[in-house]
Amino acid sequence: MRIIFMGTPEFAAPAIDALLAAGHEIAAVFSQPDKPKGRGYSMTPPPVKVKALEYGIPVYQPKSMRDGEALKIFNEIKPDVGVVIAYGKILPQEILDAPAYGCINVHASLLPKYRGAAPIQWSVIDGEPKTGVTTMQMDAGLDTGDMLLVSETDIAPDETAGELHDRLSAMGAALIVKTLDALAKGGLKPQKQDDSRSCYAKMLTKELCAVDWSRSAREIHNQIRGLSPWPVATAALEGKKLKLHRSAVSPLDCPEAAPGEIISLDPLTVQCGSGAVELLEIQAEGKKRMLSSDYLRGHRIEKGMVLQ
RNA sequence: CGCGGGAUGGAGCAGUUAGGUAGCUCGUCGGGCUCAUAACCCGAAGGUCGUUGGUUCAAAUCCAGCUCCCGCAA
Repeated sequence: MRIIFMGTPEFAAPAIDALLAAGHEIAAVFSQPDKPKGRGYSMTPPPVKVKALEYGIPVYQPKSMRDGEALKIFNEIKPDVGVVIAYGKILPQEILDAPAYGCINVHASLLPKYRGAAPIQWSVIDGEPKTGVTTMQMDAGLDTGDMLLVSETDIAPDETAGELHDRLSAMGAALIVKTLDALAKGGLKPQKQDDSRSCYAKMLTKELCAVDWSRSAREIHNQIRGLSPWPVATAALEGKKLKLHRSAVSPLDCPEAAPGEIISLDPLTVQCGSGAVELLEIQAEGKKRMLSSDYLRGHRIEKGMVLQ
């Protein structure tokens, strides 16, 4: 099929490889404008743009899809279908209707659950046992279109959002290819979403990062793995900020210890409101992430110290 | 030129403010103790202190340039 691809972050990039490998034609790519990022605020192109340019596909980065310019491009290219994966912009109806088969979205959750911006992370933070990717026929709402195909997977108990992201990204790439094949053959049965079972996955913010040690070990563990590798759960020790990259629920539990108190150094274990978590990989300010056992070698940390 | 921290044996750190024998906690190797051990004791190897240049009798330490890493902010 002749495709216009709309996407921005790393999550969407593998789909370009998969679609081309399956013999589809990507006539144009829409991506968010380059943004100043990182130290020095150097202008950084989004990953989807980088991938598209590797294949020599023309890339458009309009500020808005509503000013008529985008529609003009669609009308010139006359795509069979629009494929949207984490583009980050709301598409107006005129764009949704422009391709012959409309626009199809790949969403990283089992819809109708976890509509919105950060479905992968919230699935992990909420401790969901399974998730998946869903393709849908886009409509004007936010992730409310009729579902086409679904691909499910279990979330491992210690899996981080980053690891799950990579798996779902690959699954999404495979699923969009499958969806387009079925679409071409006319074998798809769109299913309405059950809005009563829907929930939204809000954008992640730094406010979610600070660990509240009075919560349960399971909740804190889920928070840590759900926020890894970004924006990363944090705690403070001796007035210095620590990032918490990887954890595990500990078999230990010292109810007499205060929440946040270090109750073991091997492995580094912190008491929570109920239960305790092992902090396996941490990162101090100005340092790289490292195993907590490495961190302990160079810092005088003792049992009884309390994390805030 | 957005702001800031950092680079020291295999790992993590101290030492840099007031230049003058390379230190700590581990790891590794050898030996000992032990029924045994990730425990304990003794010993050893391993570093041109990120890189280039400057100041100096003398630079990990002071000065300048460069490379790489990280935090904030987006």
